[in-house]
Parts: sequence; structure tokens; C-alpha cells
Amino acid sequence: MMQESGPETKSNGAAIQNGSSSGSHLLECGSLREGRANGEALAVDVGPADLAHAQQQQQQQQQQQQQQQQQQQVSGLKSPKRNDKQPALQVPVSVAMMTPQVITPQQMQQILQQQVLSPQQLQVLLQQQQALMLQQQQLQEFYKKQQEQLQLQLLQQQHAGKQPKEQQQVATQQLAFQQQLLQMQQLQQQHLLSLQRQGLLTLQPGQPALPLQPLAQGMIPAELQQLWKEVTSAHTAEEATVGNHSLDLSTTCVSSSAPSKTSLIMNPHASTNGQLSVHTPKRESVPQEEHPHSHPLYGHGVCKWPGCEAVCEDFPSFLKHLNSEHALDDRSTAQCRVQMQVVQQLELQLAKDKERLQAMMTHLHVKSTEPKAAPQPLNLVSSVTLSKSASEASPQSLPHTPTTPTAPITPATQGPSVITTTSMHTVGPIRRRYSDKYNVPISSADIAQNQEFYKNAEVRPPFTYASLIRQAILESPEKQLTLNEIYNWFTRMFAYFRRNAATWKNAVRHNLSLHKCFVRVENVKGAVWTVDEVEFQKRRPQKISGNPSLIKNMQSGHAYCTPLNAALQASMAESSIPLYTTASMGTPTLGSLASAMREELNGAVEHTNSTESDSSPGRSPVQAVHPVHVKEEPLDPEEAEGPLSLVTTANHSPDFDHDRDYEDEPVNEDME
DNA sequence: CATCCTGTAAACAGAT
DNA sequence: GATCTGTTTACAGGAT
Repeated sequence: MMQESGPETKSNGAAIQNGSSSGSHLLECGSLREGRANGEALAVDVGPADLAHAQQQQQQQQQQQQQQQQQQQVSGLKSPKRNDKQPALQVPVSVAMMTPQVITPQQMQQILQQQVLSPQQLQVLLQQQQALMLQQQQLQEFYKKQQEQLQLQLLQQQHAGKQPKEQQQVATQQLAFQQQLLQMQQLQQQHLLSLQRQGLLTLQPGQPALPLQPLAQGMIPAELQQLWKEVTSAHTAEEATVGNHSLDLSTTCVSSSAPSKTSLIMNPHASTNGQLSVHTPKRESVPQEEHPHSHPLYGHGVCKWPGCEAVCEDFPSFLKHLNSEHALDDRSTAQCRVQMQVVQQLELQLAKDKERLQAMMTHLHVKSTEPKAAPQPLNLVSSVTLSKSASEASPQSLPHTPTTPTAPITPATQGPSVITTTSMHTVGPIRRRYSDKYNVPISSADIAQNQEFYKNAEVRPPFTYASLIRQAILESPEKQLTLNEIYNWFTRMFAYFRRNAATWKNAVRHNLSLHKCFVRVENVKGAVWTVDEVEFQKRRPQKISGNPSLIKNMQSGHAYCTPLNAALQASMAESSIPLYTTASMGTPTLGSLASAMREELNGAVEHTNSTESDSSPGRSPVQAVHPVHVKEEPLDPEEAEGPLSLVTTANHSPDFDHDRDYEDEPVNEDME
């Protein structure tokens, strides 16, 4: 006895202790935290969210400006936790990620929004700046060449002792170019000065030449020109075709009736420049709805043009507003460019974050998951609606997600898994207390959602034993399992439980005995364990203590929302990355994020709400339907599921028929 | 600070 | 006797 547990206790003691003492359930958090330790790491989770949030970000630009100083701090942030409770930092954080690379977008917007420059001024400025930059560049190149030539010639002369005339010529040439260069620089300075004098630029003491310098740094002249061309050509084209519509690169005002939004939108860019085509789809993904009045720039009765937020009661008025206020002028054009930059930056960031995620996954030994995860989202998933949101949301929002299909994070972004969860929900959420310090909600949905991840990653699942046991039992066709079957479920579903068998098995047994909700039923061939839902629900009353308002909100919200995968939540919590609860983001990920909170709170809410209803042990579809909702904007319609009904049946797909499998499957205890 | 929840360890008993 | 199953106790840590 002692021997058996001895070694295990040690290793597992270490492992678990880490987990339990610091957050008991999420071992991976440790690594995540570390990974995040360096300020930049914040980006990891934010990437996708940000991308999706591109538009929102725009709306929040003003806030950003106010917080720009904060941003700088954030970018160097060491302990993300701090921000945990600063919702205001949402955007800043994300912005901060890009700040170091190119400040231009923000600053440009700042400039724009501060109205420091009038459209005309801005245009002039930009053009001048571009011209200057171009010339300067050319000059510099030329200068370089000349220098090289000169050196070559000097060498030749030294060896061949040739005519000094040539040398002189070259020298004079060089001089001339140097002078030109100087002139150019002076010109630039003059330009700056003149701008200052004109009041076009307000150079603050702290930030010398801020407006222009970053501009130059952030945008390569060529890029600038291209962008400019793009913008101009884009709307000239639009003008030609749709005379009354204002410039809008990423959207088409006509979209209301236009069936092929994508083609409409993408064409101009595709033809002009690759850059644009890249970001277009993203923007596009936002307005997924086919509603006649859906417009990427219009939502919630507000014009979403960056920095606008004008209220438009209806779509027509919005169109009016769009045409009048955001007509094809310099300002709009500039804003467009800015938006492009923003999107580009976000995309860049996303790419980086994806890489990072990949690395993290690899580090956590998840690599094996990738191949299989995506292909087979588990049967539980197989049920219903997935396809719709899956097909719509995921492809668009994250076209290139080769990375982490299985990772907890990815599932959220991937259509199928997300949906899966949803369907799982039906089974009856297991939600347990929000576990430990990470506030990780526990639900069967979560478990299901991250199935693939936990199956392959040796990460301790953030669920309590009770939740897991319950899940295992509920997933079984008969809603009952033998102890051994439960064991098998554990080892099967969680790589983590392929180790330290003695420990967790003991825990399982302990839990089975301890909790009233687990009822032992004598059977012909022995005994099986069942779940008494009533009892199970009973034990969550005291759960939620905090933020009553939140709970309230949740109650008024939608049900069946995809729960966020626990790991992600954990990491989010860890990194203090605020949950982007706004459904407007439109990405499944975010939706799940929001629902994470929901789930969490569900415990309490649900108890009050639906305890009575699900009194029938065994299953309670009702539970799945608790109207819980986090402070969240309109949920994606897709997120709301139809009747979760078939829940149970859906789960029994061959793939997931654990009970059967267990029997022939030896417990993986030997692995130790 | 008390209490509850959870996880872990371990002792023990009965059944196989 | 070894192992499995199940119960119970104790303790620690975290959350409420």
C-alpha cells in the first residue's frame, strides 16, 4: 500500500500540489503564466480577439487615446494580473501589442480624431510627407551607390594610378548628392516647421515631431503611396459605380441588397493590392448576418465609422449619414488608410500570436493533437447546429488556423468544437463551483469542448473530480457506470489521468463515496454509480458570492451559449486579459469567452432558477437552458441553440461510447 | 475567523 | 494473499 502510493505520491504530490496550492486545477497555468511573464505575452490570447475586435477597437479609439500613456506602460507590463480588474485596459492592452511595432495607426487616428488636421491639411501633409520620404529614400540609395562607386574607383586608381579627373568628378558628384540629401532633410524640417507654424501640428514638449516621425517610421513611403492609391482608386471606382456611396474600402454600402458581399468587397482590393485583400475578409466577417440592414459600419443604431459613433435610428438614416459625413473626402480616405493599417497590424499580431500559441502547445506536449483534433470533433459534437456557425464563423474569422485545433483555445475558434459544446450543453451542464483561483467554470460543456485538448495534453483538467465523475456517468448511455468504467473514462478523456493513477483513483472513489450525488446501485454484475442530479445541484448554493449585478445580467441573457474552454479562460484570467464579452465580435471564441463567465455564474443562478425543474435524476435538459448571460451584447444568433434535446443521444456516437470501450480497454494504470 | 469545498493521503473492511 | 471496491477519517489549501 504505502509502496504503491509512495512513488506516485511523490511525483503526483509535486504535480498536484503545485496545482492545488496555487490554483489547484490548472497546472498549465503555471507555464502559461510564465510564458506570459514578459509583457508582450499578453498578446497571446488577445490576438484573435483583437482581430475580431478590430471594429470595436475603432469605437473605442477615443478611450485609447486617453489611455495612450497607459498603453506604453502596459506594453512593458510584467504582471498581467494587475489589470485584471481594469476593464478599461481591454483595448489598451491589445493596442499595446502593436504599439511597439508601428505606432502609426493609433497616432494617425489620434491626429485625425483630435481634429488637429483638417482633411485638406491632412492630405497635403500626407502627400508632402510621402513625396519627401520618397525623395529622401531615392537620394539615400543613390548616395550609397555613389559611395560604392567612389570606393571602387579609388581602389582602381590606387592600383592603376589613373586619372584624378574621374576621381574629382565622382567626388563632386558625391558632394552634390550629399548636399541634396541635406537639402531634403532641411526640406523636411522646414515642412515640419511650417506645419507647426500653421498650427497644423501641435508638437507637444514630450513628443517631438510625433505626428510626422512615426508616420514616416510606421509607413514605408511606398506603402503609403500604395495605400493612398488604393484608397483613392477604390473610391473613385466606387464612385463610378455607386455614385451615392461614400468611400468604404472594407464594406460596401450596397451590401444591404448585395448578395455577394465578399465579391463586392474583395474585388477592388484583390485587383489592386494583396494587402487589402488580406484584411478585407476579416472585416467582412464581422457582418455575417444576412440581414438586409446589416452593414459593417452600422450597428446598434450607431455609425461605426471609426471615431464617429453617430446615432442613426434606422438604416436609411445611417446611409444618409454615411454619405454625408463619411463621403469621399480626404478625411475619410485617411481614416480608411488608418483602418487598413490597424487591420494589418492586427493581422500581424494574430500571426505572431498564433506562432506563439503553437510554440506553447508544442511545449506542453500537445503536438500530437493537431492532426486528429480538427478532423474529428467528437461525436458529441456531431449533433445539430454546429455546421452553421462552424461554416460561417470559423472560416471567415480565422481562415488560417493551422495551428491548434485541439488546443483549448482553438476549439473555441473552430466551428465544430464550439458547437460541440453547445450541443453538449444539452446533456446538462456539470458546472461546478467555479474552480479555485482561476475562476474556471466547470461544465460538462467545457469538458466536452476541450475534449480533444485534454485527451492529448497532459494538462490537468480544471474540473473537480465530482464534475468529471458526473460527466462520465451522464455520458454513458445508461447514465450509470461502474467504478472501473469511470476510471476508464478518466484515462480515456484526459491524458493527465494516465498518470498517478493511485492518486486520482483514490480521489474518484473518495468522491463517489463522499458526495451524496453519487448513488451506488447494486447491479447484477456488481454495482454501478449513478448521479443524483438533485443532490448534485444542491451543492452549489453558496457558490457565487460576488457581483450580484453580474449575475443579474446573466440571468437576463441567453442560454445555451458556448462555454469557453476552461484552459483558455484560465489563461485569460491569468493574463488578466479581459473577457471580451461583447458578442459583436462575432467570433466564436469571444462568444465562448463570454459564456465562460456565464458558466461560472451559472452555478449560482442556475441553482435558484432551475433546481426544481431538473429534479428528475438522470438528466435534465432544463438545466441546459438556464438563461444565464453575461453582460454581453446581443449574442450571436448562432450561439443560441435550438432545443438541446437529443443531448444524450447525440453523445452516444460510436466514437464516444466510453462504456463499451472501457470494458476492453485496460486501465492505463500501467503507464506509471 | 469560521465554514465549506476540494484534493490528497491513508487506514480499513468486504468482495473477488 | 493480492487486488479491487468502497467507506471513512484526517489534513491542507482556497474560497466564501
